[in-house]
Amino acid sequence: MTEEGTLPRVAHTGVRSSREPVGAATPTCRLRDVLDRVGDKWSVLVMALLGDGPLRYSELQRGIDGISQRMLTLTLRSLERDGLVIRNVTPTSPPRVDYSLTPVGRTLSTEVASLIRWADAHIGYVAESRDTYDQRTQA
Amino acid sequence: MTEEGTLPRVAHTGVRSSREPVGAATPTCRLRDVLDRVGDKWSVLVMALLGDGPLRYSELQRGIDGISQRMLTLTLRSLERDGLVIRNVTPTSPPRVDYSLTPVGRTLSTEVASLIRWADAHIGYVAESRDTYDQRTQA
DNA sequence: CGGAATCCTCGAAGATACTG
DNA sequence: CAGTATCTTCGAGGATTCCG
Repeated sequence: MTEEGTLPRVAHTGVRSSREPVGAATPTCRLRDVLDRVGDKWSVLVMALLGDGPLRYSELQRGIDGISQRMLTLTLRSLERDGLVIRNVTPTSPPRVDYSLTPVGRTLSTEVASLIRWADAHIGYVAESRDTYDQRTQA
Repeated sequence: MTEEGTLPRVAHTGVRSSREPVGAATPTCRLRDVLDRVGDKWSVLVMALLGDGPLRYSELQRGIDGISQRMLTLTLRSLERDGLVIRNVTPTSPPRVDYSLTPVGRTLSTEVASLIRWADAHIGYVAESRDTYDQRTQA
């Protein structure tokens, strides 16, 4: 339903059958685009926050340390464009805008949460690794 | 063992107890650093490829479409620095260098594989969403 | 083969100011 | 409150060259 018989030439979990380049610039292989979105610093944080329920624009801004209005808006727009986030305007005065996840967005926020849990669990290991690496190489 | 009683102020899967900023620039909160690495375009692809087993430098270069020597080297260095990838030099002539995952690296590559599977599964949905969004807004 | 070093560009992203 | 618009910087990353 998504695309017709274009099997994505991408590394999947197990043994890769072919040795074609990952993320080759074939017309149908937009996988890099999607991964870039997922990998985006702000997107990840927004998805994580919205995973706990809808939030207003200002709540997101306060919830994400160091994000500028511009970047928050851009991030929300592209997430909305990708069908991951819904923008809900309540035309009061002043207007109230809530952001929530779409069903597909929720599945992504699950992945993101898993990723954050990984990072959380291995923060110490990574820090130690960096220290020992730096000490070895600075010599 | 990692750090003493510094509970990471990060969004976890379920309900967040506090409303502190995600990724606040506290000294101990290096989570953003780790997430940035995870989110890095090239790192993700390298981890995905190495998830299927060790590869040589040139194999990685051929395996990742569009990566420059510089970026491949930088990516591998920082992954090595983070304790996720091991660099193995066989001092033949010409030298042979293999890269493989550390145990912790393998756990990350699992996460990455999951992410790629997500992207793969929803590539079509995202593409459609973008199309309809663009049509609505271009008016 | 597997890099390191250098130069340079170009676009992501911050700062600022204004608005419905 | 929830943005948009504009200007500007700054550093990630590509291209190129050289090396053990």
